[in-house]
Amino acid sequence: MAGRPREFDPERALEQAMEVFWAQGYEATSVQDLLEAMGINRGSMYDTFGDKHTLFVAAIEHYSKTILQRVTDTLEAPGSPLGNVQEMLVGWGKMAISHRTNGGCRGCFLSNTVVELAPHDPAVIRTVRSTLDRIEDSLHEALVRGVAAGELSASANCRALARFLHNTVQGLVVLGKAGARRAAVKDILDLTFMVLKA
Amino acid sequence: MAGRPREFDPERALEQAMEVFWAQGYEATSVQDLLEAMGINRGSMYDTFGDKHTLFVAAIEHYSKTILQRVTDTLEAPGSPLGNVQEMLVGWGKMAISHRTNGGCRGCFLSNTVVELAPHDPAVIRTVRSTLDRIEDSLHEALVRGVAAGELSASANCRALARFLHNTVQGLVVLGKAGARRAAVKDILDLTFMVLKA
DNA sequence: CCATTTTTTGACTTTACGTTCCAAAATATC
DNA sequence: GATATTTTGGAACGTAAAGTCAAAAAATGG
Repeated sequence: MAGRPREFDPERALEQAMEVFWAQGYEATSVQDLLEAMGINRGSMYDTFGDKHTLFVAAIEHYSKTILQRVTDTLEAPGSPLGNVQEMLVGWGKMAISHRTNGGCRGCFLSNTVVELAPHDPAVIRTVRSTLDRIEDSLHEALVRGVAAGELSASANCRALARFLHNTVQGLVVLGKAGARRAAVKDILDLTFMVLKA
Repeated sequence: MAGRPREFDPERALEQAMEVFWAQGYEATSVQDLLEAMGINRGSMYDTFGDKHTLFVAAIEHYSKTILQRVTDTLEAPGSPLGNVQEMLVGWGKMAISHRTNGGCRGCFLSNTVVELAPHDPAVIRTVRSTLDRIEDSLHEALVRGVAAGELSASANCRALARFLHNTVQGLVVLGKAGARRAAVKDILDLTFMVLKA
């Protein structure tokens, strides 16, 4: 004997909530903002997702899953491993300067969260940190494949390179939020790629 | 006929407030937190600094002044321009992993502010952006001096290099907040320096 | 067609925070 | 030493936001 069926798709609602948290951050987002974006009502939100903080965690986990999928899809594509790495960085550069609002962009939900919540939300930060580590690991594996394919010198320090590339990406995201232009992103990526060719 | 003199040093109080905003961010800092750190009481704070937001702007401006001073002091020191650039990056790397709390660090007050307030505080962001631009410009000038001193090829694109180095710095600060270790920072800086030597 | 179960709805409660205000205390000038 | 002026400390206010609840609505099973 089932009751009244849900009128909304929880998956879709979570995605909408994620967009708002991503664009505005945790503190700057009111529950009211979330409800309007999700198109549901207070009660439904609290029944389905617990509370604001739990919803935020769910949103971050959803983002992590999505982004890790895209990273591995790009890096593990057939063809040149090094080409894949470059493609991933270019994609991130585009993301860094897209979705402009007020001169800046929404950046990366993970780094936004690190910066906003690192000092006072250890639980969230553990999740974010683990995702960031896995991104670095994916880069590392791609670089190792690059060595195997002869695209990188056998003496290349793949761990160091992975850290370096990951660092470039995080920088881009912040500068994008600060209003960096496409030409700046191109300069940064071009010089970053020089290290891969050295 | 003057009245009772202030019992606190406004400059010092501003510095204390800056530390708290730096460590915790704008929203996560309550007026109560500020008062305790500044060692003054509500009335004095509102009389002297206006309100929380005005105090924050003053704190950011104070930080900007301090950091720009340090950057130019380092970059314009006598001796090798390129050596100065490297020293500045090393210093920033140290800052990125110091003041550890909850596994992460407090990072750079400017980038923290960009990430937290960019979407909804255009006034603050204008200030921050201008400071970031001036940091990049200082780097640019140092690199131009490096070319003049023959430490860099005459064909080097100094603007692109300045953007690249600035990007590395911003990345370090974010990764530091995410808990990066000293070895990772060293890897990143070593590879960044490779670009200067190319 | 009725009973039961679950969702929806929106108003209500509570709490926390920024800000204002005031009486008392303190000090420099006259 | 009296007075004017400012700081101080804390109480009080208004607001906004998070979270709760009970009644209405809708779908299934008998």
